[in-house]
Amino acid sequence: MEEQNTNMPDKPKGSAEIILDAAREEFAEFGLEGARVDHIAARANINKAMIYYHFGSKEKLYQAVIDDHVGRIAAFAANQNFDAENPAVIIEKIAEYMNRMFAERRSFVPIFLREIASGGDRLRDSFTRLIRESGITARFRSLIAYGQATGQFRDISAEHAVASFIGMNVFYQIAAPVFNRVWEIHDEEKFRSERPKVVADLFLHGLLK
Amino acid sequence: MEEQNTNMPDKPKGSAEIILDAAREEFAEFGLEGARVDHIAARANINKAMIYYHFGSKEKLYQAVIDDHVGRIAAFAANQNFDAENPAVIIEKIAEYMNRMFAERRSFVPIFLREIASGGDRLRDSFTRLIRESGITARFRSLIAYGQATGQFRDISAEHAVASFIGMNVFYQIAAPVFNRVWEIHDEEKFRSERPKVVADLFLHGLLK
DNA sequence: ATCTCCTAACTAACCATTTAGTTCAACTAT
DNA sequence: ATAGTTGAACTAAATGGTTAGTTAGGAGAT
Repeated sequence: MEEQNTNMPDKPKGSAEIILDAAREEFAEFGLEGARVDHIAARANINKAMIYYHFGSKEKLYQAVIDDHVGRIAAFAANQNFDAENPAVIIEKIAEYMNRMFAERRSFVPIFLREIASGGDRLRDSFTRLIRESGITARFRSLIAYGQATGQFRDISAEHAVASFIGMNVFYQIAAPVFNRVWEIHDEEKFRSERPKVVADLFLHGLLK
Repeated sequence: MEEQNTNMPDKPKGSAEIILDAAREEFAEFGLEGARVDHIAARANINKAMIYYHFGSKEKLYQAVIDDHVGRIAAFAANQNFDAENPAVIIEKIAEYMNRMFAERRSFVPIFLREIASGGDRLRDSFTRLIRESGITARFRSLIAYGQATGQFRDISAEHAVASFIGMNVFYQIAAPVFNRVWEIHDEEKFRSERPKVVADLFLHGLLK
């Protein structure tokens, strides 16, 4: 029986959500081991015991942050429409989707990196489900198969193609702080916004005969 | 005044080096915050105080591990010969170089990821120097410029091209544990060894008119 | 006798987790 | 209405295990 108080401009956040917001930032900045429960409490302006009351342990809070991230990314993916006649259009749509996904959930990037660094155990399952359900893998496979059947595309394994395509899209999002310095990119936002089109174009031409 | 005892089959490692070996593994597995100095001492079969005797602090030991990694990668890069007439050959050589670099220093991958996750501060300088000195950036820029001047290549910014090329090469090396599961790659070593050729081919065709 | 390499045993601080108790709003029986 | 009951949300202050870093000293070579 949830009531919407129409006087409230923003719905008031419960303390669990406030904690989650604080934890998201703390974990993104310092990682699971580097994060301090006291800091999260301080950020959230809340008593430390409340964290244990709501989440049970530091580890469980961390998992809750990850689940929340993956859930939102999944919701975002579900809203996406990758249907199109033209392979070029689909490829560009997917590139744009990845770009926006990272742009909108930047605090997920460091968590993602550190998780992969420690073997990916905490992500493998939820991430696999997320990607399967989004239908991107299927879409991609049929895209390549169709292109090859119609003789437009060269003979390239779908798996290698995706690994390359994802890498092209994702690498800069991840490595920007170092890449910018090495390659003297001064206007990061501009470069970032140019990427999807350039990547889609390069990839498509790479596939074509 | 380093002496080489010719009787010894393998040159005996000094304790500093033994510590460094142990630290490399511990830090790769758990990161700076997650690593335990006592574990490093145990791995090295050495008293904990020796670590402080030789390295001063956990943080300095960590930095020593990074410097050692970057130094060896730099040495490896210096041995590489990227000279070739044919753009296709150069591209493939660079792809193969990246592949081997990651294969031979896999314990650097998690360290690299976690460093980038925390802003890249500890890497930016040494890494920039490494890449500059290896001459790869210059080689790449002139490669693209030459290809465009001779009319073989389409008009693509060198920076975007590299970001894409590195991403294609590096992504799988990094994300294999999750990627394999999502895309059902069962023979990781095979897939890994196929990558450089496939990547170089895809990239080259992407550039060509 | 002094320098290098090494050890066992310590300590001080840190930090996740617990505990014991408080507040307050909603519900219930009188 | 009112006193009593409950349970969820909350707090201040421990507790105690862990962990980076220290110390005081010993063996062996030069």
